[in-house]
Amino acid sequence: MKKMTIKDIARLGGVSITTVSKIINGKDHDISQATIDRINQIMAEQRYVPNKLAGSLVTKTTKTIGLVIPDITNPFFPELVRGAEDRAQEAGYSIFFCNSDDQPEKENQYIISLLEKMVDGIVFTAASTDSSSLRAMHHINSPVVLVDRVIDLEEVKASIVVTNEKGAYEGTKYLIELGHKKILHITGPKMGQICQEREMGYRQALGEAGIEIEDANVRYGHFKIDWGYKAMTEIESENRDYTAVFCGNDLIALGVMKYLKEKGKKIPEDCSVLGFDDIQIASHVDPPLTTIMQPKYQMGYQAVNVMVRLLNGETFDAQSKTIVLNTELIVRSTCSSPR
Amino acid sequence: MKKMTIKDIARLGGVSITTVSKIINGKDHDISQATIDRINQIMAEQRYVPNKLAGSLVTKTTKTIGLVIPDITNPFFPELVRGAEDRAQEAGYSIFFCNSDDQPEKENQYIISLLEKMVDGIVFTAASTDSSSLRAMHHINSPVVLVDRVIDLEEVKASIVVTNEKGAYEGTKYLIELGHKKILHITGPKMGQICQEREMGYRQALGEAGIEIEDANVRYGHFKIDWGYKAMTEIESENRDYTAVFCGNDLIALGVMKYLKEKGKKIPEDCSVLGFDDIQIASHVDPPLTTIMQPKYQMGYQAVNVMVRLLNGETFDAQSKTIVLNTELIVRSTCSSPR
DNA sequence: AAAAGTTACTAAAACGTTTTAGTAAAACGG
DNA sequence: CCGTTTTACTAAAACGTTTTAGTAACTTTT
Repeated sequence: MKKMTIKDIARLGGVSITTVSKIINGKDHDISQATIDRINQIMAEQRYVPNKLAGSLVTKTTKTIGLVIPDITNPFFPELVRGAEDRAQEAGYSIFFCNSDDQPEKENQYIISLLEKMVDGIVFTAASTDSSSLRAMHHINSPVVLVDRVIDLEEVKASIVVTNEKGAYEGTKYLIELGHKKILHITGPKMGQICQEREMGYRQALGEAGIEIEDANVRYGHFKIDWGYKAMTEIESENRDYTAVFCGNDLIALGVMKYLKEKGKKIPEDCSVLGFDDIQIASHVDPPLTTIMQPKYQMGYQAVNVMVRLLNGETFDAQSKTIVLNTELIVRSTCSSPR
Repeated sequence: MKKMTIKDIARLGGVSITTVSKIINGKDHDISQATIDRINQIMAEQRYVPNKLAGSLVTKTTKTIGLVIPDITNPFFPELVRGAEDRAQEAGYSIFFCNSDDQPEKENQYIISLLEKMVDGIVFTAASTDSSSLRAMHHINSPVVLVDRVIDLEEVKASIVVTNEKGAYEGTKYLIELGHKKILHITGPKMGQICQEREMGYRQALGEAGIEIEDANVRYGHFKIDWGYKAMTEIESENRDYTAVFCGNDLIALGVMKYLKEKGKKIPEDCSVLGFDDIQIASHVDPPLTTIMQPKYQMGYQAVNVMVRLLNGETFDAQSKTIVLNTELIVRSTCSSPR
């Protein structure tokens, strides 16, 4: 059987296309109940599915949002994506899903593709890219909501961020209160906005406690397990003294723990480890990782929530343009007083 | 500045819409190089982005695939989704991403939405649903590719499955060879296709080894951590004897390990634990989990790969309608001989 | 120099909707 | 029973493309 169109339904129902269209879209205050019922019945019988593409062409809205993240395989993102998808679904939007691997080239490719598909808006999560590819978004006319990053561009209508500095500050302070003085900070790319914020928090806590800050205690790399491991071997080879390590994220912490275990060091007795993110796995590793939690689900949920509000015509003043979500120290078992 | 259309470009270039369209789509064997260059230049200057919606309306193809999975937050899925997305991107398709939570109602809602958006095809992953909602797909005209499930419906053009039975057989056999005779099997929903397949493998291995199969050693629940924990408390309260437990998936295994650790039992000395899936976390828990790996990335990749081939007009005979991928036993540290 | 072929274009229909601006018929008010 | 309002519809334009079936203007062949 051939694909039904609104025209077929109209013919079958002996009414005009307009009438059918109105019924489909609930603008039926105009139409008699008898007709409504009859047409609905016919549509059900024929299993008619309206072609929203055609509709979108005239309404200039697709009920579609682009979501670009670096990599769903990074355990930070599933929850964020789920939050985004849940809110989208609630609001009647569909999500185009894109993994950019943080490659500006891929990002641009995706953005073009999304614009061609006429998405109503784009939610963009850039974990570590510098802003170059964001600048390229300069002439997008769809609204953009950023997660994890603030940039002042006209196109960027809102940003969702977390209290990176405060979280790092509190975490570091916690280590200091436990009695640590020699605290390494192994983190992501030096130029990354979030890294810098977390480093600020780390430095502030040390400063307040009157602990001298050694630059060599801070190591920049990338947010992966391998880097945590590698950084530790580097540090060890330098005979650097430490009793705790504050990691830029949980993945790095996992790498650090792996190293420590291999060298026969006890966690936390020989070395405390503090993570950032609270990814799912964090509570299941051994020992369970103490970390600074980010509200990942909320970040995704709020991101598309403001997107939806934007699309509904609400405007945000410069003030409320950036939404700040709270981090929280989750104490588990990888931190204790140094012996 | 207003939104450019092909008409504007045509006017600016002093050519017809047809000419511009041909250049956009590379069907320019007809057009002089001079014109091609000039129009391309104009399009670049104007930052013209063609409206693919309008195009899709006439070509009846959207270069869009729907992907519905139960829950991206379940660590089984990120890799699968990534595989799917990677293949889609390679082939020039975009992915509509949907989390059904295994709820038939949500599934149907998503499917309707996808059909309305005129997806070219749907890749469907149903972890534990019975086929009811799949039967509802009866009158879809877009092709459907199933992952993890075989169903004989006209609409279902292909299925991607793994060697569940063989994997479970090999895993169980491994435990038997280590000397285990009392092996529990804690698994997912009794009616789930994959559960049944894995149970078959388990039973076959026991049977071949001449070990009596006690039905009470098999426990059905759901594929979550909680269930693993709960099942163990149940079993313990029955004073049931066991030296190993083969879990329906890694999440259940995690729950089992949690229980064992809490009760002060050593893994694997007091009890061996065998998982299924090899989720990322499996190698990071303590002790690292021995498990039967599923090629998750490949499952996603192959699923959209056959989808793409289908959409390119290839047909598959009944034979090659189901693609079977191999599982593999990954030996880590949660299994040893019983003492 | 006429016929045939080639090159570089174009006009117009079609895709399946939504929306605007109606209108005929029925109901109502005086 | 005539004018007005209300009810229940409809015709046609518009959305931005792709595609089919051309056609002028050159170029080549004979």
